[in-house]
Amino acid sequence: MNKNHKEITALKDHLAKHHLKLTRQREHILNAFLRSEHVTAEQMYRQLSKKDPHIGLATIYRTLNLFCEAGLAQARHFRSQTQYDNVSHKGHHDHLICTGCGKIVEFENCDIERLQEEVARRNGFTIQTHKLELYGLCAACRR
Amino acid sequence: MNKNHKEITALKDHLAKHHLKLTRQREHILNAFLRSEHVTAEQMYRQLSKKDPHIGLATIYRTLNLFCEAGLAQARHFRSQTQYDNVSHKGHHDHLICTGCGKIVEFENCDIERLQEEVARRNGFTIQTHKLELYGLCAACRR
DNA sequence: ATGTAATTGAAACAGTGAATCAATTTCAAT
DNA sequence: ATTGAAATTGATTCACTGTTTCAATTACAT
Repeated sequence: MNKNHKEITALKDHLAKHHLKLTRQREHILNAFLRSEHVTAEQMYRQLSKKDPHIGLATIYRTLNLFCEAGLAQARHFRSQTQYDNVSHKGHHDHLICTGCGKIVEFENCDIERLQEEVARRNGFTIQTHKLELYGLCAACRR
Repeated sequence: MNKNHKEITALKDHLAKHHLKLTRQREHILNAFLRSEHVTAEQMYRQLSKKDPHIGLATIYRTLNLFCEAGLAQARHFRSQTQYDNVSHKGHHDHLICTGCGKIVEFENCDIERLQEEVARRNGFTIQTHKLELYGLCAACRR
């Protein structure tokens, strides 16, 4: 239990720094969020609304946005919905997204990352993070 | 006039092949669409609703989706809205974004694109489009 | 223990895009 | 050129996603 201690303290730091409070709801949502790689607010709502003390959908939205501000999550728009990606889960994986069926494949490519660094250096930038999404058709949808 | 002849005939081909009709509205929307790199339905509506014979918003949506099916446009979700990209303006630019001052530098890198194709092929995907954003500090903000 | 500032949940609201349907328009076949 | 079936249009309604509102509740510094 609690290899997620790092993320929990990261959230507590953010809360303290901004005069926000650690609530039962925020803890529950964080625990559920850290277990998944990426979720929508609806998915998380269906998952958590079964539990004993009900958590409202508005709170889910607010909390996932809070996670984004705290750097724990990253929002990504896909097919009229917002996916909240777990930043700690991705050692640095990017996404292949099928525009047909919505399937998402995660990948990691060191060569691409090296070239990104090179592009940044040539332009006087130092990279903090990046987002790479490849959209196309998977084998099943291409037929 | 009409260096866009290629796109116009591409649309006519698609219409004929699917027993669809070439209407005044579709011609107007196509002309406006080919002039821009990427638009939302709302932008196009504001642009075209000034014109003499009014074009309804529903028609804009339907027609932009038609362009996607005909291969002239590609839909992309961005900040809760759908951007319709003009495929014929395919000079693909990626972005370096300074998290300090917000400066955006556009770049293009063939080597990265080649590696993207390779990743996609290994996963059975064929790429239609991609989005690459590098976030970091520019030279001025790093001091 | 207390006061106040933040949080919650239900409901109302707002924005985007799709579906409906009667009236209109295209276009192929006369 | 006329006709008629099929496609299209646009106003409206509808569905879905996400945010805002607000009274009641809760966390937490004092």
